[in-house]
Amino acid sequence: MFSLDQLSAFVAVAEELHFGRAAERLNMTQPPLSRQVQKLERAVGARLLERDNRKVELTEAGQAFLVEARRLLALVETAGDLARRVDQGAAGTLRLGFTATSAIRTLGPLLRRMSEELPDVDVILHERVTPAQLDGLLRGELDLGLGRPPFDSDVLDSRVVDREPLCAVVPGNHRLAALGRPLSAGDFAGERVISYSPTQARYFHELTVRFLAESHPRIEQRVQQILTVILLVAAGRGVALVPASARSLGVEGVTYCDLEGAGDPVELHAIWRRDATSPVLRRVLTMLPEHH
Amino acid sequence: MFSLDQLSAFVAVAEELHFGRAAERLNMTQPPLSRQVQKLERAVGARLLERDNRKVELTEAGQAFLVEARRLLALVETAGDLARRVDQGAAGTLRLGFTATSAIRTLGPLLRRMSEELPDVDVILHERVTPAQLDGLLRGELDLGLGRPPFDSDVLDSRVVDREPLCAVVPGNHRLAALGRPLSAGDFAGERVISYSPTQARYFHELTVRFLAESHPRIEQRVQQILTVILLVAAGRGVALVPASARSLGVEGVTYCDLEGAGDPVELHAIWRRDATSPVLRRVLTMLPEHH
DNA sequence: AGAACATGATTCCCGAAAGGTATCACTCGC
DNA sequence: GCGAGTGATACCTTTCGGGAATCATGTTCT
Repeated sequence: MFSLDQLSAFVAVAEELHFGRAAERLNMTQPPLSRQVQKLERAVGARLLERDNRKVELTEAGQAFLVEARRLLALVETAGDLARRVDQGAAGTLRLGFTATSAIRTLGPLLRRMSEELPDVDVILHERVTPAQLDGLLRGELDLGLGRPPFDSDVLDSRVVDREPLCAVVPGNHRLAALGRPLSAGDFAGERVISYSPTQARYFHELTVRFLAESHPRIEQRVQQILTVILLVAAGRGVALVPASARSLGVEGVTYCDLEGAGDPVELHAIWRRDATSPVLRRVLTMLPEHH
Repeated sequence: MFSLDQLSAFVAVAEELHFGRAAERLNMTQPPLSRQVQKLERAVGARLLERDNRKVELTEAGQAFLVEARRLLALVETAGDLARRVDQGAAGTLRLGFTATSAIRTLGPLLRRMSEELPDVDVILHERVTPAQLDGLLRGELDLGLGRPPFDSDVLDSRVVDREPLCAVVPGNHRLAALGRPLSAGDFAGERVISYSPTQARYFHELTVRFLAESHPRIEQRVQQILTVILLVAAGRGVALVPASARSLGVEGVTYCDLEGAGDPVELHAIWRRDATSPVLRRVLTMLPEHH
């Protein structure tokens, strides 16, 4: 088999049609260049250059081989580049899980920035509730998730990427909507409260229960999606607690009220396998906002 | 820059995921294989294989690079093959000139045989009268011609590839058509004879003149193409001499008559530049019929 | 025609690089 | 905890590639 150096030598001679000049271009002397071309011809099994004491020209086999040789050398360049870029996370694939509400403040800006800074990274999006994301991460179906606590921190690593206050959402004509002041837990006494699934939306379930602990509200529903909660509120089925960014979902017929003391902030975490090796993942992690 | 050996080494390790087995497959020992992979990684500038004392696996960069490496090695094979096949005349292009009548007995079988034995040779056909073929050969526009003598044998080489008798063609209702015996030169006394251009169809012109020398016929036309001659005969404009194979042109309303002694045979020559180097040409020359 | 020049091939030498053997460092399974 | 297995390292030998000088041959200028 021939070597890449021999290919470069051949291409140089084929382009210069002169061993001396080709050797100069390759920063070497003429004798070893002649030998390399001879070796290449023996390896290929065909005469590529017709040469005598006064002229050098390509044979037909040489013309055909020159095309292939150039293609090969070009591929050598691109292969190295590609590997380097994948290694640095500038090319490749990121399988990204996210919850519906994480998209509002975090996913959009992230995707926008990635398409600018990492245009050769393919992002495959999976909208899933947090437990499904964790499952996907453990199974190796996802590289990165945007979800809510809690999760197993032995296998998974995480970072807070967004933190926002909790707020209340009530029907537009509800008495609480007219108060015009931050609501306290006591304001919810006797209200029907729409809350979250303790398994599929455990984080919001616990935030809700914790905030309203001493006011003994009537928990009426147990849904997974924040948007569903707000739609139920709009339908007059009760009131609920949601993250402040839910305002921008633009549901008609509801009013959002601040909470007194605001309770615990709502946290969004980026989550990934602690043993993950994906260069794209590492690169993307540097692009996520820092909190704490 | 990396070497092709390093690529083969990497591919072997990537496929075996085991340095020892990969080394065995490459007919070498493990230590130099490890070094080659290390060198490759340094040359590429990215870690391609994640390895420790008990497992070897591809990094993401390694996965991307493996694809390119396989493509490269495949191209190495095909590049060599291609050059070899071009060198042996099994691939490439043949620019072939021919005269209209040479197609009848020679061109067809040649093309059929080439498409069977040299399927990767592209044949570019140029129908030209002999002088135009000679011009094309000298200008380097043609690789091979099928034409009639004479031609400059200093620059051009040639071989007889077909030889056939001359015959007469007369209108179907002509008195000569009814004789039912081979015609002699004397039979043409007083006939209007359609003949050929002394420059563009010099060979047939001279054959005609030579055969009819002592019978003093009336030479009426001077055309280039044999088919034109026969059509003029069919139109009753005279009689003519044509190669025997012209019978298979299938022109209606004419009769073909053998000639006494048949005169000189009509020769068809394959003609090429004496200094031609085309491997396809040499290969094709071996496929042409031998005469003489 | 002869000398000077140009050009690719050949020869010989040296240093760099590749492969082999022996060994090390580390992990895992019993 | 020890032996088996695996990749890395050290060291040696061989091979291969590059450089200087020279050769062989054909061209050009006088």
